[in-house]
Amino acid sequence: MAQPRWQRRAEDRPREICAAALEVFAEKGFAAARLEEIASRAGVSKGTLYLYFKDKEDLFRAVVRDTVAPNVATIRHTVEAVDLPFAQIVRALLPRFAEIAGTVPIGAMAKIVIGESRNFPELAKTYYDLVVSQAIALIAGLIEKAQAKGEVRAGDPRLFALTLVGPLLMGLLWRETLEPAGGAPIDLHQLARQHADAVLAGLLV
Amino acid sequence: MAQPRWQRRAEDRPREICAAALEVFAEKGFAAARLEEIASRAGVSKGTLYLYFKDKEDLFRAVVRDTVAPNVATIRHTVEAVDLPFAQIVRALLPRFAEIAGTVPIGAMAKIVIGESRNFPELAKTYYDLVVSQAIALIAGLIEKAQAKGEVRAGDPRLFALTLVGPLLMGLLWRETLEPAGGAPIDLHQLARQHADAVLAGLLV
Amino acid sequence: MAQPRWQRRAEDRPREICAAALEVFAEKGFAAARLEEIASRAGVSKGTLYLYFKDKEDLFRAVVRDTVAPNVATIRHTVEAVDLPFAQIVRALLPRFAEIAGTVPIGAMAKIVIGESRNFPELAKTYYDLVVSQAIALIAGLIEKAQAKGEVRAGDPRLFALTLVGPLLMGLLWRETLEPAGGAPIDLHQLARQHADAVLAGLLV
Amino acid sequence: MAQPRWQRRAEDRPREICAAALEVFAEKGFAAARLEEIASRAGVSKGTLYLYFKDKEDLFRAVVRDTVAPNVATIRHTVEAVDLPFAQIVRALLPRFAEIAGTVPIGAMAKIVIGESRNFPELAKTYYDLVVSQAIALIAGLIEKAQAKGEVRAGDPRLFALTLVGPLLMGLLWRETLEPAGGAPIDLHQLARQHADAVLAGLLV
DNA sequence: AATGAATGAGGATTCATTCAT
DNA sequence: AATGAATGAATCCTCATTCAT
Repeated sequence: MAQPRWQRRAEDRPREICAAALEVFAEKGFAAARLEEIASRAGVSKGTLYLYFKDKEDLFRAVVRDTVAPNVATIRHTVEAVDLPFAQIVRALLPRFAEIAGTVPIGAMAKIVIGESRNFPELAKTYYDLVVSQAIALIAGLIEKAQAKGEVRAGDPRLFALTLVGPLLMGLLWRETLEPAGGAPIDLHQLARQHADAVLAGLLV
Repeated sequence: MAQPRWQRRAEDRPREICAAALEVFAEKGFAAARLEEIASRAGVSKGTLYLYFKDKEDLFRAVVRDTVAPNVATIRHTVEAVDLPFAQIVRALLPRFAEIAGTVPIGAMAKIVIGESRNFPELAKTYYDLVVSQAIALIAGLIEKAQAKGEVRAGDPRLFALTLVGPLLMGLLWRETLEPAGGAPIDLHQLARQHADAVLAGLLV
Repeated sequence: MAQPRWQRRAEDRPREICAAALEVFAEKGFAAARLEEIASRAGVSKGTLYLYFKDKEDLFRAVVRDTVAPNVATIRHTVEAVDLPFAQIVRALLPRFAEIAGTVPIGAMAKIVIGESRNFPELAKTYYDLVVSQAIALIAGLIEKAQAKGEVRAGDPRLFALTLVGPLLMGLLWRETLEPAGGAPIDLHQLARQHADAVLAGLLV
Repeated sequence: MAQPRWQRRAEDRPREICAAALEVFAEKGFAAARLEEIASRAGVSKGTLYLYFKDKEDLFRAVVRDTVAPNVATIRHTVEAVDLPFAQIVRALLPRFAEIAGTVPIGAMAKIVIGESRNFPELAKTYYDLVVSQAIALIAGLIEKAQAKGEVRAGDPRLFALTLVGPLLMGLLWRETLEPAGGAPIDLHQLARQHADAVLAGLLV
């Protein structure tokens, strides 16, 4: 009659735990996140976490791998599938990024990695390898190709990549960090459009 | 006679402790920074910290106020002193920022604020009020003036401010976060120059 | 058809589990022995242990009863079967003990009982009742009989029992405890022979 | 007016903590000893232990070093100071050992080392180096000298050392382990005397 | 009969904070 | 004013035990 006290759901547990962990890590950072809270949000006990993850750091790694890394692949496919003029790609890419950032806690993860990189260098390394280096390579490659075609001005493609996406990333961090602290909200989509226009054609009239 | 075991140095103590705290906070983040280490770097004992600061958070606030905030004023004075065409200001401003970031741990502080904003909302608020809002207002004001003079294209000045400084800030965070994790080093000065040129005249040829 | 995933082996299970438990207890002691390891060495799952034993202590008790106690009976039969001069019995008994100790983990068990006696007084009691008191009674009885026949000098038979077997037991504990810690190996058989000769005839020339 | 909540007594703390630790280790063994109990018996808080000892194992090492090792030196001095016939030395040495064992928890320490040697090999090594190897060398040396003088029969001196002290050590372990479990008490002094007589002159009439 | 996922109490360790000196 | 010994709450992790399957 009564509900069983718990159920066996080995299939779903890791996913659920990762989801809960992402939430808590995003809210608290790595060091301040308490495993007890992760467990309770995942609807399991503390001990259960250790059935699926060696320790806290291992859990964090899993979150990075399963939550953020896949989105880079998504964008990469979007980009590589088409062969359009550079300007068109950029005008599609930046809003697409704003959109993804709306659904996936990419900003929260970035915040964590930034905040904890010194204390847990391996985390930053994992994140760099799985996410950042991929993303930068993707964008720099795009720019290089456009330079070869004579579309884009000369210059270091990696630095141009920052010119392209830096403002959006800062907007993301703004949203995560400063809005809760009283900063005026930022419309990421508007930022994406306005920045794309400006950076392609120049700020000057 | 023998030296007294310690001396009254109530005047200098806070500054020295703040300097040590900045170092440690910058290296470890807020939560992982140990007061014992701060005390030892400041050449005092743990107990002494509590003579000058109510608690860890209070110490952090003091660091933000005394170390980072003044640099915004520095830039503001630099900018407001001159009345040059927008392009020239930008070409001077961005490298100047890169320069300041080389000597003052502005990146490290940003990292901390980003990393700990949720756990210590007051810190983010302090930082926003004393640093970010000032900086953004400065740059947005600059842009607005230039728009009024017809130098800069139409658009939300606050978003353009991100277009201008976002890449530099990201470069800063890159240096702080990803270089130690194996990311290729970034030359902030080169980034400042290249970005200034590109964003003023446009990426497209 | 396919093999069933597991088979009814209620007959053999307890023995197999005890054997595995003896191994692990002998290696780790009682507190540090993990039921998971016992289960895995016995080729069953953790839960299965609880089908046969109430808890860890109960399992330990079973190990003592089934593994060590029988060996006392073995020796008793050996001894009671014969009616030889005391010296001959001793010269046969001590090497026999050394031999048994080579095949049965009597030293390991002693180590455990010694190490855990305070935490699990019942274990020590069980061990005392089933093993030690029997063994001591056997030897003391032997001595008493020999004293009655005028073969052995006057004195408390129980203390003489220690004189007889104490060195061998210490040799056993040495082998279990100090050899792994770098102590020079001890040849139990040689010890048995040399001790028998010396203790019967006296150390002095 | 009111008692201060605690006092600064850095000089005495380590000694007091070691004494408390010895008690608890002797009662519970290493693994089962709770630091909280050690702290409370020493009249300090858990945290204080860590001011003086790196961790639990370090505390144990200190106990061995400070409590047991010095007693070997004591006996050694007693023995080396005299040049008496072997029989006289033995008749003095064994009761002396029984006496020391009455005041110093040498038996309890032996029990711990025996019980935890596998899980903490370093402890057994420390104990072997500081205590056992010293003691054995002392006794074996004594025997060797007596053999050279023609007082003692031929044979491996190290094994004879066990013949000499093994029964006493077993008596000690008996007292620690089996008496609390219901074993009949053993009079160590009587054992020392009776064993000395028997082993020197032989059990046989 | 057997499994192994899930539990949760228990213990070692850390460190911000207090306070006797 | 300064110290640093002492505190104890907080948290990660382990593992004997339970119980849904």
